[in-house]
Amino acid sequence: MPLKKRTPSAADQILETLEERGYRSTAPRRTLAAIIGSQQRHFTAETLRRQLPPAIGRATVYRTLKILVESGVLCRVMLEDGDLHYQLSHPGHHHHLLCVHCGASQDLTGCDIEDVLTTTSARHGFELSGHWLEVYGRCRQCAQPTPAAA
Amino acid sequence: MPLKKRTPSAADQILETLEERGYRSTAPRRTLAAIIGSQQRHFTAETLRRQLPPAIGRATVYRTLKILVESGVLCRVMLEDGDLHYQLSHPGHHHHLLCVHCGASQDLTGCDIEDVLTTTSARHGFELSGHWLEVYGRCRQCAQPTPAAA
DNA sequence: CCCAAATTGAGACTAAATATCGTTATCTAA
DNA sequence: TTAGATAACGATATTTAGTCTCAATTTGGG
Repeated sequence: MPLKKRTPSAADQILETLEERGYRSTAPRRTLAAIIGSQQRHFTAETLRRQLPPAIGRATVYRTLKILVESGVLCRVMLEDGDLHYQLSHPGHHHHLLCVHCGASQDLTGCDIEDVLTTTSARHGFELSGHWLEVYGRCRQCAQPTPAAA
Repeated sequence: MPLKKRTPSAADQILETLEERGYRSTAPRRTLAAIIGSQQRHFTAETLRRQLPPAIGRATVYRTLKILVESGVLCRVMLEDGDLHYQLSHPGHHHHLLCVHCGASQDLTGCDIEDVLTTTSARHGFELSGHWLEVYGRCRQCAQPTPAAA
């Protein structure tokens, strides 16, 4: 059976992005990429660190997270309680629907928030430069009263 | 000259709210109320503390801020750099236009964000429960190139 | 292979905030 | 008006999240 050309893993994509940006490929970064690529939910710097071999220093974790956010690989999401989390990002500016129950996250598309804000701000004499929006709720699954109640 | 019935000061209003909610009237709280009422801009717990007599403990400052937010007297605003600030709140749910230059803040009114979000979330199968929005920009004054350049 | 530059990890340090706990102040009800 | 239950206080220790420094190591181009 011939080798199949696989879709590159999330970890591979992370490493590739770093390389494109001129960052060196190092063992710690490969480990980080693998663990980050395996996250199913948004995570904090510290929960991430607990999943890493202790040989990887705190500074490296924070440094790498910063690089990955700057590179657009990760984005930061603010939870309702003020906790800062990270998650794999999709390209372009967008917002998130965060499920407060299971932690799932969806990109908020088909939403013309930007336009509304620009218009409204202008009416107040404000020259818009940026904004921060997080939306909390329950995803379809978690909103179901009970899975098989009928 | 007869005594005039004055508009209650911000400090008075804060104390009144606390009393209504069953909190005791204490010397530290009266001091806090006075200083908070005198703030012209949003402020952090620590900058507030620096304006207080050192006899007032850190725990009291944080405890009181929490109570005041729960009571609707203060609201929390998140700055672009992630700093958490507080400011006197106006009733009802609303958002803020924050001037990144002078720190002024305006309530964002005439904005149907809520509706847009509810509709869009529903389209994603989400049951909306809350959101966090901050808008950054420059206020009319700070957006002026130079005050008297002509 | 060599070496300049990038990267790393240990650990000191900072800042914001919470937790603990013995003491003090408030307010109600007698 | 005073007693006493308890709310509130402040000192201090602790936690949490993150930054900074710096000597040692690793990387990758030449």
